[in-house]
Amino acid sequence: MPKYDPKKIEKKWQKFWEENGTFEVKEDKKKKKFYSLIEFPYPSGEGLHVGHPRAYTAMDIISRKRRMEGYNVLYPIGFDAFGLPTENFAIKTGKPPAEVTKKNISNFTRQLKSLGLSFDWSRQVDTTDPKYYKWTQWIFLQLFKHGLAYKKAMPINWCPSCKIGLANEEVVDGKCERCGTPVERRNKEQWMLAITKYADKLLEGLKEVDYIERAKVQQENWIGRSEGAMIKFVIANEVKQSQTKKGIATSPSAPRNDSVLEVFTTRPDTLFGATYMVVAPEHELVASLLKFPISNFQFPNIDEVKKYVESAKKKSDLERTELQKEKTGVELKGIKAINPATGKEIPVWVADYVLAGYGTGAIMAVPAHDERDSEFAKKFNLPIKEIVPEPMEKIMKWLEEKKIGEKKVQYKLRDWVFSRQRYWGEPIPLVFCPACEKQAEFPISNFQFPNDGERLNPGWIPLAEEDLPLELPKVKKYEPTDTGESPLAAMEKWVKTKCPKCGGPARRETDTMPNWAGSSWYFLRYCDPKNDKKLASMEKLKYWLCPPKPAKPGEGGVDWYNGGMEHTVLHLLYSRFWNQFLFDIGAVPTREPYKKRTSHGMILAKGGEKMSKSKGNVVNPDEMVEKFGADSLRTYIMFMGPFDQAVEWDTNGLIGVRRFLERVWGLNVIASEAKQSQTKKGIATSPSAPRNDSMTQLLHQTIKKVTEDIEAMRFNTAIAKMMELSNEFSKQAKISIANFELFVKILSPFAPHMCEELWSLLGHKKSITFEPWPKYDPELAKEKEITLAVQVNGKLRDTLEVVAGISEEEAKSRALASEKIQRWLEGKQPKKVIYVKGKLVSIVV
RNA sequence: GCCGAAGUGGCGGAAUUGGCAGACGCGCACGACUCAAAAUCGUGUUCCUUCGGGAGUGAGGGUUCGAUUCCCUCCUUCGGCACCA
Repeated sequence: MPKYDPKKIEKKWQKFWEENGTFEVKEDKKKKKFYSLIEFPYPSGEGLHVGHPRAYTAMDIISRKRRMEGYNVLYPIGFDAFGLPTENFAIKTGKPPAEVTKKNISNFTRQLKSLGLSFDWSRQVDTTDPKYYKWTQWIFLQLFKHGLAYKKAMPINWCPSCKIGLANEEVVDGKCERCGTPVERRNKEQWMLAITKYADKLLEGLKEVDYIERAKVQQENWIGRSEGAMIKFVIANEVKQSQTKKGIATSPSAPRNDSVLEVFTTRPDTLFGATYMVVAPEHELVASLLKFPISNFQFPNIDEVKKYVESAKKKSDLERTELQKEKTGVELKGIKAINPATGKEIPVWVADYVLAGYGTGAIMAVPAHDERDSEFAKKFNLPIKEIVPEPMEKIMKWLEEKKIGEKKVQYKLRDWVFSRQRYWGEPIPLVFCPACEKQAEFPISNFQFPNDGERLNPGWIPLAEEDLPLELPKVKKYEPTDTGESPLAAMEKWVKTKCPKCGGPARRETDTMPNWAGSSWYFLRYCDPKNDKKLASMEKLKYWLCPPKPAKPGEGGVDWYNGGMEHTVLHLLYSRFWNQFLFDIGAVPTREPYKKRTSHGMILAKGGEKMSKSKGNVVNPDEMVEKFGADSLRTYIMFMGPFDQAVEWDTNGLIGVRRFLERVWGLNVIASEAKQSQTKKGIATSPSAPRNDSMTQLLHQTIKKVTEDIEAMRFNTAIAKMMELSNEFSKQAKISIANFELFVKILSPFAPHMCEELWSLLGHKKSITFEPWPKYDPELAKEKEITLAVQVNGKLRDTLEVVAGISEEEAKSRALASEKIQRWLEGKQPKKVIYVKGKLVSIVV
């Protein structure tokens, strides 16, 4: 028996798998399918982090088990390669991002292959490959044509360090999620995706999927649905009249409804208690009053209001929340609102505790029933009116009858800022045509726009689908400009183009898409990665995503998707949005992209800190594979602790796991010798397990535990049980081959290289990959002899070895007969004797 | 502030329809092998102890024959949200 030499074994089997295409799959209707998915990595220059193998090994173990259970398993891999780090590296070094990406991908590939992950490499995708992003652009065009993409000038979150606009989801505590720089507000024209139109569907869909509970809650909170009412408040007459006198109607930018202030409330039943109103500093009412000031008598504190609004605008989101303790505000003197319920005039204030971006940017304040309003009212001595809230139904009926208000559902979710002013992303396949814009302004009477995108965005014309992909041109400089334009804008040659519609001179959009674009649909491409007619064929999508007989239309999705918690509101939500949209236009067969979603915890450096290059505490997987072998690394990472919790790295633990594998390897000597001697004696040519010894019993208990624990992702306890078994095995002089083979099979998803080698040493010619997963014998897995605990007054005083089926009477009498127990009873009569089947006898004195 | 999860030996962690706390691994100690060391193997390892036992799962209380597990109050840590009307 040779020494355990992981370096040799692991290379050998990795080569074997690759040469035999062991993990490459084809659609096969005769077999049940299983689609397992990990979040494809961003190929950074630093290479693989030990966090990657944690998620990948977990799904690898599940995938390998499924293959042994007879499933046709799709376990694909790819690279999410657009993004800032590569671009920044290009800026620093002048190397083209495409080149850098290629190099990084090849390094990642080498590293991933060295871990023995059972990916189907033939289906590999790369989001920066024009053959891939052709379809990312195609999806964008569909969104555009269906009116879900629109360009809008709006204040965006601007990161002055990355020089990039950020989606709301990318701003954490008022800072850039990526670099931590406080974000500023900038007014920019941006492409937006109307994810809010899918708010209800996204919420509804959560009911049907099996996601880790935390992920569901986070998505629900992010979507933030609340039911309530829109209520109209009339602004008191004298103001309206005086404004009209000033001739506001002739001014195009004057507010249309200057006589009405509309609010959203979840508590219309407290309308009677509304004693004042508050508008956000950005509210159009304030802007219009400042633009068209009325006479000093009616609006005496114009300067004060101006000053307040100015200072509020200067504050970033970060400052606003930091200064949340004290509420500030200024009354808009000279105007009054009328509470439609009481008919009374109430004051209107401007204050930044009311957010411009939510609801209508204005509220009715009910200090008696709202903490914030109460705080504000107390500070500024505003009236507080106690009321008895009306029944919700009654008040809604009344509001609707009087045409004061109507039911309304409100969301926190905002539309998705989809433009990035960067080079290394998918070009947006639209051009701006001034001639077409003019036509759109004066469409003839029964003119119909070819699509909603052109109607909503006059002058913006989509490229023809046949002309995709619109490839990213090579540029000389990758720096974004301070004005916030993408480096593409400097390429006049590329920017100047012909309008695909009228043939006239037009200019290309120079913004690119955010990273989230390519990763929103990659799991679809894996089903049919080389298709150049469609993003993937419907037939293949159906095979991999739909259950054999869907109970409902649109049922299905990736069977099991594991990824990080940090992606629940970004990637997961965006991806669900795109998939739901693609389902609605008939491009994909399932409503939801993922049936089941689980999450892994982070791997921290020793001491509990995050691993980071600057702290120098990063563990390099290459080094661990080199020193201990991939099988040890895999098994250790799964053994570290509960899969969904953060764990600290400890190389000593890895040594312990290596010892375990060495011990298992050593067992084979005994087993193979046993085989020889058995075969010589002609006892067992076909190995069959002895049915009743205690080893077989422990083995079946282990099979049961490993089978169940893998499904529940309790990898740590599955490994612990296998360690226990191997400890017992090593105490035996002989192990039956049948038993040893069962053990090798259940260990193989964790340590696949070593188990392949053992399997072939046992004389098998085929890979262990498709060997049937062992079934445990429930009878054998049960304990035959059990230990009963005997307690006196709740304290353990003795234990009894008894047969499993012992009767209550016998257990009690044996417990009472025990010498130790008699001593504790001191001759007293027990008050009560309790028997818990198979567990204990409790005696109360 | 609100919501959620968690707190167990020297360390990572097991054990939950309430039933022998500390599985498994690390570390440590002792022993075997060795001239010696490493590796390996074996034994032990919650704490206290007068060796009878006693205490013990963040703290305090409660329910129970019996609580790491259930209930109440509090403390600490981590994660999420943070004026969302």
